[in-house]
Amino acid sequence: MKSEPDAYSWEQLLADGSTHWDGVRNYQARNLMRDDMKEGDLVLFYHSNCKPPHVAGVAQVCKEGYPDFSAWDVDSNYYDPKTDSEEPTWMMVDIEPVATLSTTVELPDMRANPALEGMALLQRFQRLSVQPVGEEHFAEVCRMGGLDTATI
DNA sequence: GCCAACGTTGGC
DNA sequence: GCCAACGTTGGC
Repeated sequence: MKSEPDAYSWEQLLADGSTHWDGVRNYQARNLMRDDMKEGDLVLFYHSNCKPPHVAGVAQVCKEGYPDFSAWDVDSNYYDPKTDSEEPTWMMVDIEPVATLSTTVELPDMRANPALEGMALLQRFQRLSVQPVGEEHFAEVCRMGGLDTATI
C-alpha cells in the first residue's frame, strides 16, 4: 500500500496504532481491498513521491473491506457526491503496524534486485495505490530491510 | 519541473 | 458510444 509520507506516514501509523485506509477512489484498488485482503494479511507500507521512494514497514489488515464513509462526508477531502451510504461505492480496510524495517528498502535497490523481477510496484507507470505482492517478493523485500519474515 | 500513462468527464 | 480534453499519479 502506497502513501505519500506528507499525507500519511509510517511513523504516523505507529503513533496511531491503526488506521482506516480511506480515500482510495480507484476501482482496481477498491476491488483488491474489498475482495482479496483478509484479516491478518501482511502489507508492505510504501512511501511514494519522496526521495527516494521506499518501503518503510510491514503492516497487517486488522479489519476487512467495509464502506469508506469519507465518500459521503461533505467535509472530507475524499467526498464523492455521486455516491451515497445506501449503496457504498468505495471500500477500505484498516491496517495496523507489525514491524518497522531496520533499514528502509529503497526503490532503486529494489529495481536492482533480480529476485524482485516482475513485482507490480516495479512496472513502469504503475500508479495503483494498492497492489498485490507475491509471497517470495514480500519475503525478499523484508530480507532487504533486515526483517526475517519467519519471525513475524 | 517534466512528462508518460491512464482514468474520468462531457460534448456530440 | 466515441473520443478529445483534462486531471492525477509519481518516478525521474
